[in-house]
Amino acid sequence: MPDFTLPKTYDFKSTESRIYEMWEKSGYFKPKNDPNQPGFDPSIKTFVISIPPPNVTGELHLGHAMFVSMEDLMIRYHRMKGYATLWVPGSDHAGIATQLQVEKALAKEGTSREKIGREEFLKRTWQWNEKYGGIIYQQIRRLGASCDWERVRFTLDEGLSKSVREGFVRLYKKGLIYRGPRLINWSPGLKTAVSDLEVEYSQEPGTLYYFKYMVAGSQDEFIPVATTRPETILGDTAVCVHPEDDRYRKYIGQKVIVPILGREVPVIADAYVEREFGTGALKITPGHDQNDYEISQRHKLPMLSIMDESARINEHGGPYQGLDRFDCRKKIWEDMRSAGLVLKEEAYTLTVPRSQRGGEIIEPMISTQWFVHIQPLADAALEAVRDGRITIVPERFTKVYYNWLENIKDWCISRQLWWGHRVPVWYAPDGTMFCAHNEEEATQQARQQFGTDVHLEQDEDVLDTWFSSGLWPFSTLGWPDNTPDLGYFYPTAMMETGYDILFFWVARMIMMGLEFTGEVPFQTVYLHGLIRDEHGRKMSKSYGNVIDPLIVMDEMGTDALRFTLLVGSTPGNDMSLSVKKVESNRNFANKVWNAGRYVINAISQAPAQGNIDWSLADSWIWARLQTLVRDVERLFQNYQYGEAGRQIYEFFWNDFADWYVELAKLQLAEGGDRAYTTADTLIRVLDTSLRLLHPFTPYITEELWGYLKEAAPQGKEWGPALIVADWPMPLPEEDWETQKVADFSLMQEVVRVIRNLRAEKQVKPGQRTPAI
RNA sequence: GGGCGGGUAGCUCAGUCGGUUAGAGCACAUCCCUUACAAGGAUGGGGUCGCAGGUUCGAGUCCUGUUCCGCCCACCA
Repeated sequence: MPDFTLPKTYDFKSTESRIYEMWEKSGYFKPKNDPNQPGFDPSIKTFVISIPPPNVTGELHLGHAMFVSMEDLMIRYHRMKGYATLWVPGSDHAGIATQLQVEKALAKEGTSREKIGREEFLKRTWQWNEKYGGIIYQQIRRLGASCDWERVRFTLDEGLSKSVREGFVRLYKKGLIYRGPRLINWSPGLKTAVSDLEVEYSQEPGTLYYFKYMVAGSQDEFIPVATTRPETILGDTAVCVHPEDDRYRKYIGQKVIVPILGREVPVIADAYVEREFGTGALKITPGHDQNDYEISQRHKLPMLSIMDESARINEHGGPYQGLDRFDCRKKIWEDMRSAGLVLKEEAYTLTVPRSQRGGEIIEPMISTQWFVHIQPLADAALEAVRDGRITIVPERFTKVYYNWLENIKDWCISRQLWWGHRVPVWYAPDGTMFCAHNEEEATQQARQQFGTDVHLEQDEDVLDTWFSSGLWPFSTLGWPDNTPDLGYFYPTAMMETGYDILFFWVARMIMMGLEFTGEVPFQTVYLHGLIRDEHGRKMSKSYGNVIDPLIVMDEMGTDALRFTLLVGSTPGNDMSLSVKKVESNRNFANKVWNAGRYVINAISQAPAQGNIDWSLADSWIWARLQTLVRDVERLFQNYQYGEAGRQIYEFFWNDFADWYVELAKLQLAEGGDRAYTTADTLIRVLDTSLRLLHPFTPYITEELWGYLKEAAPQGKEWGPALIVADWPMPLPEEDWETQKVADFSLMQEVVRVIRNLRAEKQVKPGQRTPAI
């Protein structure tokens, strides 16, 4: 006779690692139907998720905990429903983030990447990777993630690098990639280009400076101009007024004199100018302002760059050469004041472009970069959502997606970093470009043109990290090779991620998926919200309100954390999280444990044989359970995972533990068929509840289920583990259910009234027994 | 400037078919350490669902307007 006296409190610490190991060793994380194995059945339906790859050297935070919990829930649900489920894990090389970390470490040693050189730097970064790269995987495991660890991928792996080169070459050959000088966002600190998405605009107090643009050939005539950035005067190529502005119309076509430098530039007319703003006259700095750049293009004005890659004034800045842009701002304004060109200053709120990473002020600059001609890709990506091949949940983000793609600009994909996929283009000495999968291929091409002695140099730039992330759903399955995995598991089913990377990542995967595979990369996009603190504030280190999921798991268990994240959120909406919430769900886990403990112990002592004879309580709990199964199924179908979890919680605690288990004690005491039926009902209800709960709280349910199956009478086929047990099948509602629920509710009402009276009259327990 | 989300109990939030008396957790009050669970049990207090209209037999839920908060996008120097 086995011992079913379980500990009084659920000991998650010893349970979690043991259970996880059991799952992994038993191969439950691998798809049950594998195209690389004998006996493969292509007719079995798949459910595949590619994990949003965390930064390889990252540390687990609540955002990770959120998506891991959510995706594991989806995977476990589908696994139990019989799908061939595959969850592909992996990590991202995270170009800028990782490079910065290594550079920081180098700085501590008193050296720098420039000093040690590219090759040595990459070596160091790979070492860094080895050292810290595995940590995030261990942390994801702790969350209970049932991904197939034998299929783990890294964006800089040989396989994925091959995908990246293939993708680049294809786009290049199709004419969708080009290189050229354009006005881009430049990060002077990192000395690299960044994409539009990597720039954030913040409102900051500043000054609007009014000054005189003297008209050439005149002593005292001037056009008053206002600017927020006086240092850019050095790069002015025109002054622009509205074509119908009577104040300035007479100057159109004339020349004005650039302050300090004395260059002559034209006065041009463009309807872009707002007559009411400032002075109604706009200075044009095409080299350092997006709008001015566009106006210059329209008017065929020359480009003029006045800053170097550190945003210091260059040789075009005359006396200011070598000054930092902000020092120059002060200096030139002082000089202009001395020269009598200053009109006035006004307090003004600036819109300052700042780097999403690090927060330094971004400088728009003319620079030669690689771009993806994005319009054709965007059109296809729009169509895939419009015609329903891809569904976005919640639906409202569809509009956000359309709006972005409809106004998209070409994507700057080159970065002046070292850590990443190097642009697969080689140059002949005369600058001729050869785009190829590798140097050998490029050399072969070059030889046809330049003979055998040709020496090629590879482009120095690496690709935006999001370029490789954009290939993720299919590169991880083997693309461009036509692997069995790609054939069977692609397109994937679900892309689950935060709404904050809808543009960065989701849209790009859709564009590249359609372009390269001709198919959508996934059928559904599920966007979860961001996690905030208990007062709805962003979690940040400077606020000191960051909750560390690892500590929470240590103190209250993984199941409690998972349940909190899953049940506390609704699709697309931010959630606030507090330790108190996790505590209350830890309490729920303990409730499940103790109810399970009672049932397991009780059934091991109840009659193992008898006839079924349902009491009102038996019928009622069964009817309630069936309703629950139906509701959970409906809610899951609609991605209402949180609501489903709440309903299971309420059923388990209120209906099952508080009412049915209490009545079951009386029924078990009766013995005979009543006791047999009660035990049978206890087993069925607990079994089904554990199954429903398993995607939310996998550890405790697996542990209890193991005991339950041992304690239950022989005869039922249980299967090896809950993780691969069948999902409860919703049954159609039967006529008797409503009546039994109503009858039982009446009884509950009567009991409550009596208890209420006893409490109000302060009747001590056992003091009086009411006659009913 | 455009778009989106939110405003429901003291706090954090559910409420996705328009339908009994609007729910949960935490907090609060009273009683109870009854052999599943004190991380618990029982009972209770607490809401004009932001505001104003409208549709409807019936509105937290649908429509119009309005206000406050938050977010996203955008070229006003």
